[in-house]
Amino acid sequence: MSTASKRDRILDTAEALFAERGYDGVTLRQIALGAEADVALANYHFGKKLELFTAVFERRAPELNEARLAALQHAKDSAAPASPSVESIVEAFLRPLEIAQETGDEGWANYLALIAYINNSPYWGPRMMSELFDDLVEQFIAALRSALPGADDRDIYWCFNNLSGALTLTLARTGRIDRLSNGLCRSDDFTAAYDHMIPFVAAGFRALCSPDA
Amino acid sequence: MSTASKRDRILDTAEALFAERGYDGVTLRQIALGAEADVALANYHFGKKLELFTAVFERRAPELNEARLAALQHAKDSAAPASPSVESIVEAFLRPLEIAQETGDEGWANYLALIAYINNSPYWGPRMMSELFDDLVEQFIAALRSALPGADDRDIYWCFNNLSGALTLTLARTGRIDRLSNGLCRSDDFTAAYDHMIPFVAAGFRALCSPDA
DNA sequence: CATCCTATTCAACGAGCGTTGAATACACAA
DNA sequence: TTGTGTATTCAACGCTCGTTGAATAGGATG
Repeated sequence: MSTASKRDRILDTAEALFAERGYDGVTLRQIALGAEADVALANYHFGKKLELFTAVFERRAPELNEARLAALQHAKDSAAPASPSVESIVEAFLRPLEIAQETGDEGWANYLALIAYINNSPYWGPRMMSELFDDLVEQFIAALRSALPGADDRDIYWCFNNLSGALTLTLARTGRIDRLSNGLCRSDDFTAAYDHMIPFVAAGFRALCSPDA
Repeated sequence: MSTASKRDRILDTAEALFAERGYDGVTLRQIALGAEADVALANYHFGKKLELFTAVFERRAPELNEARLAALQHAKDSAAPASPSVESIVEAFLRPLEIAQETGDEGWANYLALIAYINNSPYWGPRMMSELFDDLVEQFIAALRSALPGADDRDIYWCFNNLSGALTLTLARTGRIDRLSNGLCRSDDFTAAYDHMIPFVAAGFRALCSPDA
């Protein structure tokens, strides 16, 4: 049995199961079983099921936000005094995710799949995403605005929505691309995913948000 | 009370509720309540809960596939004997959705949100999407391959994945863009969504899948 | 040793779940 | 009218769910 504390193992197991089956698709007994703990222990540490869910959701958010913000700052510093390019901004938004996913810590990949579940859900999305991630997103939007002078704000938000969607499906790791491409591409190859997503998204932004276009 | 048959109202209500809360987040009693029918009636018409779920999923798929295929054929005919452009292929993939969503029939919008839920789910996605939509997607991939001569297949599949993700988040209608943009953009404005998605995606494809790039 | 606090388990509760078989309503044919 | 098949409701089943309060274990502190 794992060496982590039972409290942590409950969080880890809940993270993995919630990401795969959603909030209602997982029972506390399944989580307890996976964590090799009693079903009442989750309640002792976290309270009600919904509180466990939000505890999982909130656990890794600060570290993620810091990494992305640092990457954005680095992009700004490298380009100063000019504005950083759209590519470098998108890169700062995405690469920290890849780094987290490729640590070998399966927990990060599960966490990001949980974010995908929540972000794509009409029920959970608006009520949970804004609280933790809106500040960060606003800073990236502001950077994109500087990188695309004269662009209409509406266009920037729609383009960002396209980025967010492409990212969300990648985080969900559904394995559909594996089958579609006959194994040519793999859902869990995040490096390849971001290598393709960054120039794809940057080209899209430029096509829609360059006033001379 | 609505004029449709109770059987249809069960399908409609299940469609709306499954799309919002997912398979496990909806009870048969909630569906029965929404359809103003007894809880046992769903079982009479459709069998078990899972069979109702797949009945909802399969109901509108043929009509949707036909509309998209006809749009693709029309794009081919218009460009013949040349290959249709990437834009026109993406347009054929997306506009039939808009037409369905804007009919005023809320059911289509709910259905497409359900597709988004399933497609983004690691549990349901691979097991349900392929069966109904892989043939169609293969035809669009083939058309894109012709429109992008010399492109690496891997690149095409990754780009298509970006398209699929952007589309999925739009179909989910989570309302997040409404808040982010301070009401400047609305999740249910599908026309605006596709107006932005088509050139965005086309530019992305060309940036990654043009051999001279 | 006795005490205390935290972590964990045990046992059980009431509620809501999906499902079912029998009873009923209703339309239409004979 | 009687019969027949489909549509719908009724009542209830056994099960699993989230949650809880009391009991237990274990390590630190006195």
